Amino acid sequence: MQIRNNIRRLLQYRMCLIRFRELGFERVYSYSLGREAGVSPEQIRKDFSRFGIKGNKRGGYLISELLDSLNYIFGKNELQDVILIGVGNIGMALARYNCGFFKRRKYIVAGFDIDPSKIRKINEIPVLPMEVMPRFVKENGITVGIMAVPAISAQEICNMLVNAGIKGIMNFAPIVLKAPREVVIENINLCNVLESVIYCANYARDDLGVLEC
Amino acid sequence: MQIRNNIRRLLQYRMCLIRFRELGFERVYSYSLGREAGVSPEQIRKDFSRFGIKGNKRGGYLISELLDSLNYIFGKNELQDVILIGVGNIGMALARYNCGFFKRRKYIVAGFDIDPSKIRKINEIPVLPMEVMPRFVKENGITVGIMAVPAISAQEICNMLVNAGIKGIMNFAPIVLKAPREVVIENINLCNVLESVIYCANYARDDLGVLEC
DNA sequence: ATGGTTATGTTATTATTTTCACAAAAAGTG
DNA sequence: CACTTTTTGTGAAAATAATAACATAACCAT
Ligand SMILES: NC(=O)c1ccc[n+]([C@@H]2O[C@H](COP(=O)([O-])OP(=O)(O)OC[C@H]3O[C@@H](n4cnc5c(N)ncnc54)[C@H](O)[C@@H]3O)[C@@H](O)[C@H]2O)c1
Ligand SMILES: NC(=O)c1ccc[n+]([C@@H]2O[C@H](COP(=O)([O-])OP(=O)(O)OC[C@H]3O[C@@H](n4cnc5c(N)ncnc54)[C@H](O)[C@@H]3O)[C@@H](O)[C@H]2O)c1
Repeated sequence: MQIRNNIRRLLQYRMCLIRFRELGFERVYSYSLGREAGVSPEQIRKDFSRFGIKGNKRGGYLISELLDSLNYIFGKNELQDVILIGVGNIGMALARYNCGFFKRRKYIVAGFDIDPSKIRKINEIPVLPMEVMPRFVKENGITVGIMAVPAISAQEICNMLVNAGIKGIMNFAPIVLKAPREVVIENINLCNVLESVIYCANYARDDLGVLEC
Repeated sequence: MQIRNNIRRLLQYRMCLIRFRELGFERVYSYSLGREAGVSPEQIRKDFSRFGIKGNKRGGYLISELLDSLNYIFGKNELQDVILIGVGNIGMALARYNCGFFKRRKYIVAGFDIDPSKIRKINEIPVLPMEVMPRFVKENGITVGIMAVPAISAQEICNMLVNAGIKGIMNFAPIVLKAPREVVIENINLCNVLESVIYCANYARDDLGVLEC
């Protein structure tokens, strides 16, 4: 679990670097990247060091080299196929964003839903009935799925995905999914995130000993 | 920043407790709640202890009492109004989910967009032109906003929000927003989350010294 | 060249978070 | 009522993570 923050930060750095490159910069320094990414310069150097990424003493980092290194780490050269289960509000938003994912070399290749009215193409993505999901996963060697289904069905679908051979799940249902240790699960609970922001913004009362977030 | 995980976990616990209550349970124990929330029992007791929440030695925790305590902490009795800026793919998904937020006593009272075609009611929520946003915020004492706008406009809108008096922002644009320290910002970068899941699932190669996530 | 300057890379230090361990309270039992 | 069992609450210990410190390499100006 420890390495997860590290990776999240590296991805953040990459995002910033892409923006820097678009703005025409060639080099960054740990402090300039840090300012952009909201991270201390030392932290950045530490993160790079951990993944064996080297810069030039005195010269900072060459953005293009840095991006190459990061892309190598994140296997950015191959296109990464993922599937989407549940094409409702959130699922639809993600499907419609597919060209955004594609720019990052991620691609939703298929959606799945139990609602027959959803079985149609959405933004070029075929939405298929749930029954064919396991076969689709196996035949196409899919390893990662995005779940945007109601909480009540979430664990069941998680089990289906795991049985089909999925290795990573990004889950929007407000429930902590249980799966074998080797399956990576990221639970994104938007209500909780919103609520924690509201709490920190409004209710961080002194009498709870909470001074800042 | 330290307290943030704490709060996130408390919200997770509350979610689990609500489910337990719906299933007809009266009591939980740190280990049963822990199993459900994917957290160690000690961690749960520590979290409760930090917020002065007490259970019954030998008797665990009464779910109703626990929920009362948590609701008190999170100011759950009042309805919390938030606004939404950018009613595109993600913004629309959130707006359509408003009754889900309402169950948690959160409510999107208005949306704002620059696109004139978006200026209409969506799921009962009035979508208004950007120009009226600052006044709306001030007149209605709004403290928290959700941003679902393109990255290019995000910082500018963040500044507008902060100037209007917003104290907390939940941001979906893939950029690290900069704001005064006292403003709470939560950047939700869905691409990065997906990418980190993919990385951990597929690419945690031994030669990087990464064995598990 | 050479000396000064600057930004990295890494080690040491400090802070934070999690886990462990166990005393103490409550509840049940004979 | 003593004795056992169970589960909390918390201080101590261990593990992690973040920050600081600084030696070192590269560059620049003279
Ligand atoms: N939309 C939001 O803004 C939002 C916010 C917070 C949390 N969530 C959570 O995200 C999840 C999805 O939310 P949503 O608003 O998109 O819901 P939704 O009801 O709009 O969509 C759910 C989709 O899943 C499909 N589905 C239901 N059961 C299924 C099954 N067994 N197999 C396959 N497909 C199935 C439905 O047909 C529907 O298309 C929910 O768990 C919700 O609680 C959503
Ligand atoms: N949709 C996704 O699944 C997804 C995934 C990852 C990241 N994101 C990020 O979330 C953000 C929103 O994504 P989306 O897919 O909903 O985008 P979108 O283009 O569908 O919606 C953006 C909305 O913001 C409005 N807008 C643009 N500029 C504005 C301004 N200056 N003031 C007010 N409103 C303005 C647009 O009119 C539009 O309605 C983007 O930054 C995107 O990168 C989205």
